[in-house]
Amino acid sequence: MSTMKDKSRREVSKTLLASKNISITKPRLLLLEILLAQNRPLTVEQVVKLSKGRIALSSLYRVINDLRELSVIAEFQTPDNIKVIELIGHDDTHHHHIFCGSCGSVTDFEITDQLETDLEKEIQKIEDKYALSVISHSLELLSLCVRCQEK
Amino acid sequence: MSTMKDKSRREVSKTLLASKNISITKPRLLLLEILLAQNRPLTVEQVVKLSKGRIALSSLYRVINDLRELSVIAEFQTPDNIKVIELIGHDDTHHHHIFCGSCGSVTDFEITDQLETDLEKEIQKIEDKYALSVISHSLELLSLCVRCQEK
DNA sequence: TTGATTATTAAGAATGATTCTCATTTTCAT
DNA sequence: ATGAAAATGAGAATCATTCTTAATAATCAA
Repeated sequence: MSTMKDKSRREVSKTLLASKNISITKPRLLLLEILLAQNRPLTVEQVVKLSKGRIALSSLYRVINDLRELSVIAEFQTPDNIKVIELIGHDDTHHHHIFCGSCGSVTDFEITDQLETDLEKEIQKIEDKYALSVISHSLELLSLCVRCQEK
Repeated sequence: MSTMKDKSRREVSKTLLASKNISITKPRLLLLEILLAQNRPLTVEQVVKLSKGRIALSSLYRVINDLRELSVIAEFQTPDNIKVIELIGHDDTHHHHIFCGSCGSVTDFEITDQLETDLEKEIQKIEDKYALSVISHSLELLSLCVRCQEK
């Protein structure tokens, strides 16, 4: 569609890969550009569709794993056990996920700072109580999205 | 091990199946008895080990699905994408899960009523904001459990 | 209890997502 | 521009889960 935006997305992607000291290749750029263009979490299947045969499936999975290990993208599963990936922005605020139980779409959301703080306090108590260290926390909502409600 | 407890677990399991109006069969009883005996969330693999060949793998998966549909057990996935099942007690309070990122064990935990209430209020706001209806919510913690920390 | 009816199981084949293998291609420092 | 090292593509392999089907077990009426 937009050449201007495509170009800037490409530049952003190149810079991102360069900053991680890994080589700049077509499959890696393609995945990053798709994620930048969509600006939302995507399933592997969605990426495959959007890439229109420009990347081998095996390469896609490998690139996903490589970029995940470099913390360029994050990966998680829907309640239906579908793999979802999303870009980790440099400026990323902590966020959570809403899954639509019907169509499987994923939406990011944030909670208020106050609640996030309360949550973290509670997690500290949990750490003490169970004598463990929490690495990360995530609030997951299962819902029916607008579209699926209308059906 | 304990015949007394085995007997009572069998009775509980039978009553549970009867209350759902489904026939009482060995594989169903076996799964319920294992879950009652362990009293914690279990992976399919753990159930397989504990059942020591007394149930076919295909039957185990079918029984899990049947009992899930009847809301006798709940099913979810660890961050590593391993299936975990647990009994739903009649007296069940809402709880959340801690996953050990190293050994994959799962622990239930509860948060304070106050925080749970705050969470639900926030979820109502989210419902309004995104025009959707939330079916369920779950707070997931990724951690290192005591054992794995010691290693 | 028995026997008929129906539901359930066991075993292995089929599926689907993901990973692995390795020959070929691409990248990038020189 | 060149060659060593890294990455890719295509398909085979793997692994968890589901499906198929013949055999078995549970239920229920007589």
